[in-house]
Amino acid sequence: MSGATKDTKDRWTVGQLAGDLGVTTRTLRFYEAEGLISPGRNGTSRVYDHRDRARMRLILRGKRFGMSLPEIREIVGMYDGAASSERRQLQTLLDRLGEITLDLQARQRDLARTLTEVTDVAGQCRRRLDELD
Amino acid sequence: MSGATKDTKDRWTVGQLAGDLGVTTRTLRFYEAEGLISPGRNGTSRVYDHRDRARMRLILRGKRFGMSLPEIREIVGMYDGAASSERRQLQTLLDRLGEITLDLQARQRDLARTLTEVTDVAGQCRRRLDELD
DNA sequence: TGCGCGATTGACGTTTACGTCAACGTCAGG
DNA sequence: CCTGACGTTGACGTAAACGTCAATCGCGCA
Repeated sequence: MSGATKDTKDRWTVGQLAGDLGVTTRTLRFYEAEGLISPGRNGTSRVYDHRDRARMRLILRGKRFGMSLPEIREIVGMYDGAASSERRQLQTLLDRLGEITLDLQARQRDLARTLTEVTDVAGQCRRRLDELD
Repeated sequence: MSGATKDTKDRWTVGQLAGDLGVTTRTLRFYEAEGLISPGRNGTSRVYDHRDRARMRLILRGKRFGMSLPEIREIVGMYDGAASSERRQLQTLLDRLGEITLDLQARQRDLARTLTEVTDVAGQCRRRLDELD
């Protein structure tokens, strides 16, 4: 081996990344077409790096609690915009981030309430089971 | 007025309930066809009561953080099952409620992480704005 | 009695988020 | 050299969650 540290891989094909993330290659290609990720290319083949992986984990996380792809695209796109040098743009971004935060907090409350209800029903089940003695 | 307390209404038509909840009548009818709610009838017209309203709020809350209609149907259906008298059924229900709780908690973590990330990006924006002085 | 409003069912259209299949290129192994 | 595994694009299919439109019905009222 020429280098010293080549133990941890840092580049992946669609198939590899898809397998790692538990999605299909179709999903990765679809997200790319939708502008959510833009992996590099080796000739015609896609090459994903750590940044792409991180982005994908963000995307999949968002999906799990009901964010749509357009919503997710907006948020992941902000990682790039946050390094801007234009005060106007940074301010707009910051305002939007405030709105998004409020939206996410609202979802958090809805989720918490539902969780409470589920816990309550479980409690009723247990009491009912106790009664049957 | 014959009664003494007739100030608060307790029965609604599709149009009224839809307006109150911010959905369309189509949505209410669709949910009924999918077995999520089963309002009463006045002749051929639907009549919704407090229980139906509460159920609808549950449903809409679940939707906001990404639950599918089949998932929601299962949960709202458990309100009825929790009054069962069969030990076997109650136990199965209780087990399932445990799984659901775990699922909801996982979503909660995903949401919290995303919220953290969004807050971080906002922080970067603010620092960037400070730098531009 | 006829008008309009709101209700009904039924059928077809639409958007989102992929699944699936076809046709093709490419590279390592036997 | 040929096969098989994996990659590519393009096109069409599909499930979920409604939207939209048509045809019809019943009810209060001027």
